Amino acid sequence: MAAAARGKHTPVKITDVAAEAGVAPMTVSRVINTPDRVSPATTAKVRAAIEKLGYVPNLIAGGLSSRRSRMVAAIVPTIAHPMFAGLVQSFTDAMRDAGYQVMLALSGYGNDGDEALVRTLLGRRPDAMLITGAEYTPMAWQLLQEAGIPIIEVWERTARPIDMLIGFDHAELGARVAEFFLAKGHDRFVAFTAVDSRAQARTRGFADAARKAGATVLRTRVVPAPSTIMSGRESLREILPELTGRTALFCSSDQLAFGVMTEARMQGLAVPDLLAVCGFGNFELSAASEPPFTTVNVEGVTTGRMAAEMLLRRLAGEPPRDTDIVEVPYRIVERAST
Amino acid sequence: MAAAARGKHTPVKITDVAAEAGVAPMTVSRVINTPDRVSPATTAKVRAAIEKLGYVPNLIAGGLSSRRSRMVAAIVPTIAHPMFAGLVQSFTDAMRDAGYQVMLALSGYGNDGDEALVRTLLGRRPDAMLITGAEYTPMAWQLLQEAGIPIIEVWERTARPIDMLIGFDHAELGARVAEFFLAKGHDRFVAFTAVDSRAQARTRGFADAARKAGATVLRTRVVPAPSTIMSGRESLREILPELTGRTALFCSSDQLAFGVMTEARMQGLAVPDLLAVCGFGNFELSAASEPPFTTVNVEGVTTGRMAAEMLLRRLAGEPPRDTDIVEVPYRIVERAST
DNA sequence: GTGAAAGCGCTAACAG
DNA sequence: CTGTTAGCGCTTTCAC
Repeated sequence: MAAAARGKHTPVKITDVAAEAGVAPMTVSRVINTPDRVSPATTAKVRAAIEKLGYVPNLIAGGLSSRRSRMVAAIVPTIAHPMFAGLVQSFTDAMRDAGYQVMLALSGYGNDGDEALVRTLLGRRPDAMLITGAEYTPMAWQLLQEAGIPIIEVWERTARPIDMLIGFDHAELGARVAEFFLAKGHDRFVAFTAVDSRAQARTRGFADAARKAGATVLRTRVVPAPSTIMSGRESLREILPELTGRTALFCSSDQLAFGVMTEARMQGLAVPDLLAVCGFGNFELSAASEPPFTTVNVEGVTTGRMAAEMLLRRLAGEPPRDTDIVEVPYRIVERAST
Repeated sequence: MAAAARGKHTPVKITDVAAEAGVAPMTVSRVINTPDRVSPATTAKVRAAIEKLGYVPNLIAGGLSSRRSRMVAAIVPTIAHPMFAGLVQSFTDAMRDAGYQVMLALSGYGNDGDEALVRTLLGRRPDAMLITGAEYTPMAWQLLQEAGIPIIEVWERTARPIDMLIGFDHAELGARVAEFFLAKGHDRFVAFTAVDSRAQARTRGFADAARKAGATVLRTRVVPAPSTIMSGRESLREILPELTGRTALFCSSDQLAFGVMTEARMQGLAVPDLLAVCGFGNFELSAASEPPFTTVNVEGVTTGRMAAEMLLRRLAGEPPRDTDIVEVPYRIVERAST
């Protein structure tokens, strides 16, 4: 072993194992990939040879030959957000269990459909792909389409899905939050929103629905990226002078909402009497806040698992179905802040 | 385009482009990989052909041939933790900029050196590897050693590094926290710790140092996984009866510490007079808490960036150096809770 | 600056 | 159940 360690890369290949075991390379391949088609005696010999030589099959070569890389690419904006962290985690776990490695690409907000990114990923010939729904350049869309692999878009219900999709309409979600507040008799609305396009879609839906119902939208504050607890606190301080009556506030993330809750407590603002707050995400922060605040639950972990299941089904050879476009259910989790 | 879309995988290959451009395949390869060695005229022809056919080079084939996959593997326990999320994010960004894709493997706590995981990853012939330092099985250690690729371990200073390392001694960090409290005159100590081995190492270092200095360690509470804000709150409630004097508390994560701070406020406990609190991580939560609490800053993002730099240096052909084993500086960030 | 030949290490397909 | 023959699509190497 120490001697072999000097050679770059493990030099042991399938022919070495075959020679050692006194069989053909193909038999070694079968022992590894389809063990049930090899006699127990041969299997034992080959396994011993593999063990002895420390053979690690070259999946690159296997992939080239079989035209299946056993890799899937995943594009998400970031993993610094619990929603995407949970999504990636559950997706990766599920794919790993099925024998697939995940190539993770972090696009940053707004570059999910970036052609260069899609190109390099596709160059690796992934067997499938997960993409955080976004606007694609026409070329990127075409590349994905022509790749001929199952693709699942998540989070956002796009107008023209490439293939499969699991997501929801962000503007519609915002509208639901507005309705929730309207039902409670609110007629003064404020929103704090991160700069990313989906957050802004939620806010737009929220404000539009409020206006449509005849309510006043006092303010829609766009928080500079990254939106943090601190920016929630700052935002509340900034609009404090305008907070003269019973007001409903929708924050595009639980981080912001948590900051608002903290600042409200420090300022002695009555929640929910003067200020009612709703976040987005249903992260631990929302329930652990004191008092806990109302938020919208979106299932990151479930989405990742479902996305994996849908892709694996296709990879197993099943044809497209009606259920390939799935609406992720979200729900408003009501707590003490509203 | 629509016609081609039916064929599985993009069927366009380098020979197609070569034929279209009227050159040899090798010339196409050069246009892509070493453009400066091709005449402008030829380059233009080839680029046009690539564009026209929508050619996406097969990096799998290229990797097999060149024996460089341009992929790096990264093993971390989870990305649901800001520390590792930041690490992975910065590492991925830096590697992407250098033309490398990251294969992410989430090991869960305690399986970082799992042989099966290492094997499948190595099978993909990554050009380099990042591992969250851990105990390896002898076989896994040997496999990594023999892989002949640059490997960097992060977070934990291991006794016998495989290759490069960037990390710190967790027990020593715990001892520093104890010293910090001792210097403030504390002589009653409590620790809340997550189940993972590194968290426990920190707690052990903390408790040992406290005892060595003659202080009393009232309690070392191990919090069931996952350690959350809520478990911090519960933990504090549980030890409340024992909190009869001025006490120093070290939490193995900012999550736990935040829960403690929240619960302390609810219970009307005087912080830091009755209970002094120190967290770990210096995440947003620690600064955004009201009052903000003392914590230990560890640079996840910096570590990821440095790890990438160190690996890239080796990949560029530079030989090992003395500085391949790096101590990550950490520091206690003092705030209102101590 | 460009091309031709010869693999990289594995597996599909077909024998036997 | 096992072996043989051909590649997979690219790049290395060596000519020219």
